[in-house]
Amino acid sequence: MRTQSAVGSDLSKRQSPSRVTPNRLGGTIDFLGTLMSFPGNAEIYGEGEPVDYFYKVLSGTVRTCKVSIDGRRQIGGFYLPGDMLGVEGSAEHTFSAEAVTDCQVLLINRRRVMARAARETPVARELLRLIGHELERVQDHVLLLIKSAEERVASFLLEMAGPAPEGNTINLPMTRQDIGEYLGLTLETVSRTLAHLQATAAIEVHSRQIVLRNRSALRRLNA
Amino acid sequence: MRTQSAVGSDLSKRQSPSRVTPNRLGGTIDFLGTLMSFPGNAEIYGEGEPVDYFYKVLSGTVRTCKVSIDGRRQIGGFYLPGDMLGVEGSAEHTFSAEAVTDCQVLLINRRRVMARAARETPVARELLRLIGHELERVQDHVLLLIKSAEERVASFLLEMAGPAPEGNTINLPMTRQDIGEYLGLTLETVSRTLAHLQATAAIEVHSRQIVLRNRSALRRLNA
DNA sequence: CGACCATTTGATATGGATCAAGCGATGTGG
DNA sequence: CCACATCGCTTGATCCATATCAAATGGTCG
Repeated sequence: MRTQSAVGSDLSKRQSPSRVTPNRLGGTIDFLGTLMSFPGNAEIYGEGEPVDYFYKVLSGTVRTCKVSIDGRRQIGGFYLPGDMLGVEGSAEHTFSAEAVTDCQVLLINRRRVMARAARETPVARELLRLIGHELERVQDHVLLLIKSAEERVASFLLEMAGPAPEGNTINLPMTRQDIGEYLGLTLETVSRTLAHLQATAAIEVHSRQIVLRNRSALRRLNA
Repeated sequence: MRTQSAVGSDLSKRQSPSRVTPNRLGGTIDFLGTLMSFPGNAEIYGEGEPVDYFYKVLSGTVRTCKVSIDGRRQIGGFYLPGDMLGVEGSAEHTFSAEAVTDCQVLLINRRRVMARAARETPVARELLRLIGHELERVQDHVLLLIKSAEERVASFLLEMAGPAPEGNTINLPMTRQDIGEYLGLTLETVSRTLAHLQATAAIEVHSRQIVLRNRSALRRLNA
């Protein structure tokens, strides 16, 4: 049951870039961008490559990750439609980025943004806001990693549900393994913890579809 | 043996601010700042307070930390002389900051920096560099927290030793408890791990004074 | 000297990892 | 159309790294 597959799913390989009209992006960064589509598990950029673009997710899900020498893999974050990635501190990417599902991404030339930021204060301000947002995301990740397994999974579900408590059903685009690598747990522990949260009636688990039955119970675990 | 105590250690309470000549700071942010001294364990700013200043550590050591509802305490980082703190994503501090030892800190008015950044591109660029640096620091912290206890302690020692391999002796200004709260370990585990590293001849432990005897062994654990 | 802290060290408990097996869904080739 | 391989997920049994509880040591300061 591939629940949250992609939109442009007939594009099964990197297709050649095509021009797109300037979208209203996060804020004032509304340059002409280049639209690209990636099939699931494709690499969008690699660790150590120069930061040439900012990437805005238009559809699908992207993960950033890093593999250490001994093969352990850490996922830095999941990026959903509307999220911006590739905003980093150094000139090279410290993580790589991969499509979780098929996805469409808008590539925004970094040098052009920087050049414009030098002339237009609002663009500079927006850049600062973007990297500040990324900083907060990573700080929250640190706080996640010191919690118990149950707290991590509960926090993760609330994070994926988003701030707006619209529906109670979420369709996770990623595998248990991905979740585990994000939370610093094994896939078995993720599975067991979901089962346990279901046993306590906090959620309902239907494979990748999760129904939040008791948000406040989850929030209580969010410590 | 208070090894790395402070410089202005006769100032035992927050003294009234006094003007200071414009120091050559990190880069282009060389405003007039206000010098303040704090005794060990004093709060420099609190979590949730508005971000009114950037803080440059001139002497001593500062830690940022956050206490969760259930009382667990996480240290976000240690800031040594030359380091800048208070550079955050949001308008309120997400962590509080406390003096580890007596210390002197230069307070730099945030609004003035922002105003100047709007007019002078190099200042804006420097701001971006500072927050980018902070982002990298936190990303490294995430990678720390998924390692084994021995790897965490080894990484910590190398981090405290600094990039320049000058001397092999480091004087830790903080307690085992602080180290544990930074590394996501208990103070007992920190102590035992140091003892174990000493047993393998990688280091020598004299309470807070640590001698690095075999850096490459530590670096090997740095995975 | 005595009180207080930071640190070390020991004994035991436990949460999550690891190893292993089974299951359901999906897709493929005969 | 079915047999089979594959993949993601679940569940069980066991192990181990680190937490927790507890006590002793040593240094510092009044």
